[in-house]
Amino acid sequence: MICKDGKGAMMDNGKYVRYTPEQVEALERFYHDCPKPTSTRRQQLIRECPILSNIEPKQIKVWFQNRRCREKQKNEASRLQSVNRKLTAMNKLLMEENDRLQKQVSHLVYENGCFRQHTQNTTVATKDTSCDSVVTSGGQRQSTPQHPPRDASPAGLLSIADETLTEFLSKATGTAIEWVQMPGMKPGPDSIGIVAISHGCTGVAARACGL
DNA sequence: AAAAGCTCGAGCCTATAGAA
DNA sequence: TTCTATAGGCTCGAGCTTTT
Repeated sequence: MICKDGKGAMMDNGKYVRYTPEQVEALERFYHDCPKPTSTRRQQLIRECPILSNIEPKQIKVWFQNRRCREKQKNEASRLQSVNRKLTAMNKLLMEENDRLQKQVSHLVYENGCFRQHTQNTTVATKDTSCDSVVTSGGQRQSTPQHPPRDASPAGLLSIADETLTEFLSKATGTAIEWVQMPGMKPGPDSIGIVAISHGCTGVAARACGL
C-alpha cells in the first residue's frame, strides 16, 4: 500500500497514484452532492461505485480533504480578485479627487494672498486720511471671477472662513467610511472589501465603493 | 450520583513534498 | 502547475477514572 520515506508520499511501486478521469468524475459528482461525507457514506460510495473499488477508504478521505482545500483556495482567489478590482477603481477616483483638491488649494492660496494684500492696502488707506484718492477708489476692488466680490472686513473674512469650513465638512462627511468586520477577515482597514458607506453620501469613496 | 479531568480516536486544516 | 499524499497541530466527542 502506502509507504513513507520521511519526506514525501510514495506508493509501493515507487509511483504516485493518479486517479483515472472516470474515477475523478465519480468523485466530483459525489463531492457536488456532499462535500463532507462521513466515513460510512464514503464506504458506501466505494461499494456503490465499482470504479472506485480499488481505492482505499483512506485515499477517498484524503481526496475529499484536498478537494475541499482546492475549493477554498479557488474561492479565496476569486474573492481577492474582486477586492483588487474595487481597490483599483477606488484608487483611481481618489487620485482624481486628490488632484482636484490640490488645484483648489493652489487657487485658495492665491486668493488668500490677494485678500491679504487688499487688507493691507485698506488699513494703510484708512489710517492715512490725507490720501483721499485711495479712500474714494475703494469700490474698485480686484477679485477673481469665480467668487463674488466680498469686503475685506473681519465679517467678510469670517464669512469666507465659514464657507470654506462648510465645504470641507461636507466633503469629510460625504466620504465617511465605516469599517465593518466580516467573518474570516481581520478587523481594520485590511478588510477593504467590505467598506460600508452611509446612505446619501456622494463623496468619492462612496462612489468608488458603489462600483 | 454528579461534576471534573484525562485519554484516545477521528477528522479537519495548513504547509509541504514530489510525481506527472 | 496540478494532483496525491503526508506531517503536524488543532478541535471535538465518547468513554473512562477520579474527586467532591
